[in-house]
Amino acid sequence: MGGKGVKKVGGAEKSSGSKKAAAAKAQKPQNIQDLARIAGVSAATVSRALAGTGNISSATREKIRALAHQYDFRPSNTARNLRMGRTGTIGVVVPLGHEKTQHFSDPFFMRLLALIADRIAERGYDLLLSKVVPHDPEWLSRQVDSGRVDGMIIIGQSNQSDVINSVARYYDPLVVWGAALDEQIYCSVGSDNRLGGRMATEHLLSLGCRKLAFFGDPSVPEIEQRLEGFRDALRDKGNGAVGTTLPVHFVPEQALEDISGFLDMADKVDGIFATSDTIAMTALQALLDRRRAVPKDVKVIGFDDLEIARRTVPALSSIRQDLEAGADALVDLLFRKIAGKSVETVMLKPQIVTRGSTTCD
Amino acid sequence: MGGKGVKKVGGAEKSSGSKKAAAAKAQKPQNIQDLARIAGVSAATVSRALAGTGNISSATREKIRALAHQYDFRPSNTARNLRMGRTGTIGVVVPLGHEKTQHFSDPFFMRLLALIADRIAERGYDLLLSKVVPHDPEWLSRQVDSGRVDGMIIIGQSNQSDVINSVARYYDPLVVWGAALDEQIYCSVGSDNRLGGRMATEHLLSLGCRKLAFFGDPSVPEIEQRLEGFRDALRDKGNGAVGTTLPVHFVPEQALEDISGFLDMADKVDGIFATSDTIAMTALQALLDRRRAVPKDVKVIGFDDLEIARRTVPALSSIRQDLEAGADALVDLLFRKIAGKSVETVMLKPQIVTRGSTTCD
DNA sequence: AAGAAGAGTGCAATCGATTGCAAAAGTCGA
DNA sequence: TCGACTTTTGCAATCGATTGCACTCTTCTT
Repeated sequence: MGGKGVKKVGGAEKSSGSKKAAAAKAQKPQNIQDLARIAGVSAATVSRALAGTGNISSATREKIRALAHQYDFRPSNTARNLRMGRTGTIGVVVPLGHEKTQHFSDPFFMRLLALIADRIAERGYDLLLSKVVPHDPEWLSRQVDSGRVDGMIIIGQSNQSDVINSVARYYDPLVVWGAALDEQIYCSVGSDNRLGGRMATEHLLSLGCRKLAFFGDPSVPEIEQRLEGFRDALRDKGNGAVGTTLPVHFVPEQALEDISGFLDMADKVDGIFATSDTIAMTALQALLDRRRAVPKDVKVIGFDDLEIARRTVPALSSIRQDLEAGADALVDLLFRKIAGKSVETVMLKPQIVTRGSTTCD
Repeated sequence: MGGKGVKKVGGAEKSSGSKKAAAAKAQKPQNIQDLARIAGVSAATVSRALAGTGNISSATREKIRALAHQYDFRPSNTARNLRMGRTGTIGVVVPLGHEKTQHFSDPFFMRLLALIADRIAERGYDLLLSKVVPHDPEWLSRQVDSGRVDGMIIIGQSNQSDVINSVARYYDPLVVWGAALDEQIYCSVGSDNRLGGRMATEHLLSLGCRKLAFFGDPSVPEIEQRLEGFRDALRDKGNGAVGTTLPVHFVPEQALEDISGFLDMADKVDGIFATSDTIAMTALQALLDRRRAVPKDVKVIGFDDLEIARRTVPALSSIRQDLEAGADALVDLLFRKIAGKSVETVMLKPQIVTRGSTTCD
């Protein structure tokens, strides 16, 4: 089982049978049959002892487990998967935006992917990554119909909730990282974006900002919800403060142009709610270029609370998405679905983290 | 094959044989035997036609492939792996530093992990992630001896090259991301760190810097090589310029303290070579806090050229490590090893990317 | 003491793809 | 047309773990 291709042949196998039996006595058991011979029981009993299934006496079980430990024997996961009708693999699909490579370097998604991979591995499952450009409506059904995975996690729904719905109608073990949407029939895990938007905006208002800018693309569902929270806070706590929205491209150079152009015209803006930490960093760049002091002249708050938010100048205030809890929930929910249990969409509570970009250090 | 556990029983299977044969005529074939029945050939012929192996007439092959396409049939990857004596899985091990969680959020490693996952999936393999704290010398042998993977990629060797060597002596399909070291017997892929260190330092010298600081921990092999390059450049191109080394902690808050304390004492420093972009960002923070203008008073260059290096204020000059080429090489080399071929360590050529942190925009 | 119920174990079939080797079919040359 | 050679195909064993069901042994109840 070392990926050496097929080395055993029918005829050779037969003629070397006695040699194999003798070898098994001196060497590490290669399969359950070998260990069963050493233990003086059947392979079925070894299987049961190691898997903890069925009726088996505790004396027999301990004896077999001790032998397995002594020989450092581990049953074949591949054989187990085949017998139990599963693949032992979880698919993770990352739908990319139209510019194929950009989304894939997003630090937020990179981190979420790593956390998911960690948790899947802890459950003894492998991960199969698929990066897809959602050009045709079959991008998801192609993945789930492959029979290659026992379940699927989608990182980001973009504008594809209809496609995801159509697959969720016949494929149950599917969970999505992203906002909870009205028409979705699939299960999702994501932050309460509306609340996060409200919190960010209230923070700026409470610090005296009167002219607020919202930086982000509302055609993305999560950003749309953050915009709703932005509007909620302006309406309820604004006291005459005004807000405006700037769609910002996710390519850094284009984002810098978008934001620079805006700041050249809106020189009175005193508060910026950037809907990701990366957009916030670009805003800091454009502000410094224009000699706008942060937080003195303009306060900036991001969203995500990435690791790098602490390392900017000034350090970013941000709405924190608890990615660890998110990854926990995604994987828990998925495995409950795989086990045939019922699950519910999870909405994570965002937290505000204040740093130097909105408050003086 | 939906992870529903075992639903077929010996007796029931026999009695429903005729029902299954009839159903196979109207429904999607569930295995090669079903498709063989439809095609009027044996399962062996179907297997050969779909796998492209053995002698098979082109007419028969095309016929079978057309049927497989028509029914959207895909052979069981699990069964194939079992028969071919492989797992279809590649292990990726991330040895963590002593503070367990920090290394795992490093944007550099997150990105490399994602790129590797992508390339492994493109080759039809699954990925099994292992995050390990190298407390005992068995951390790696435990992974490779598990029989759970067909090969292993280690992301980062830290001070563990002896452990890796001891495993590489008996386990061939193993490649490492990291510096090429003198005593290593394993195969590695990494940048020419010494050259990168030289390039960064020469850049600072060419811009007139006379008092240079090196920020990084030389007990890490890669950083040590960058330090050698730093010294090379000072010796060869220094013309009396002087350099000093500051070990910098990888926890952001501690790093900020390390760097701040240094800058408070070394107020004449005019060039900083930070051995990662994240350390460089922390240096920018500390410099701004002290009203040191970048690049006017102090020039700063990082290492890695992460995505976020473009979004800092000012944008970071950096030594670029081509992560895409690195991931390509790691995966290529590993699969060559799995196939029993000979391979050689790969050293990537770094490139310098100059931005606002060393040059005026 | 006898019968019933429960605990524990082993046999053989199963999961689904692959392939060595023998048999069948096809091709070519005398 | 026949024989030699090559190509193609099918059979059955294999990979290694799991488990339904029958059997044996042990324990409990009447």
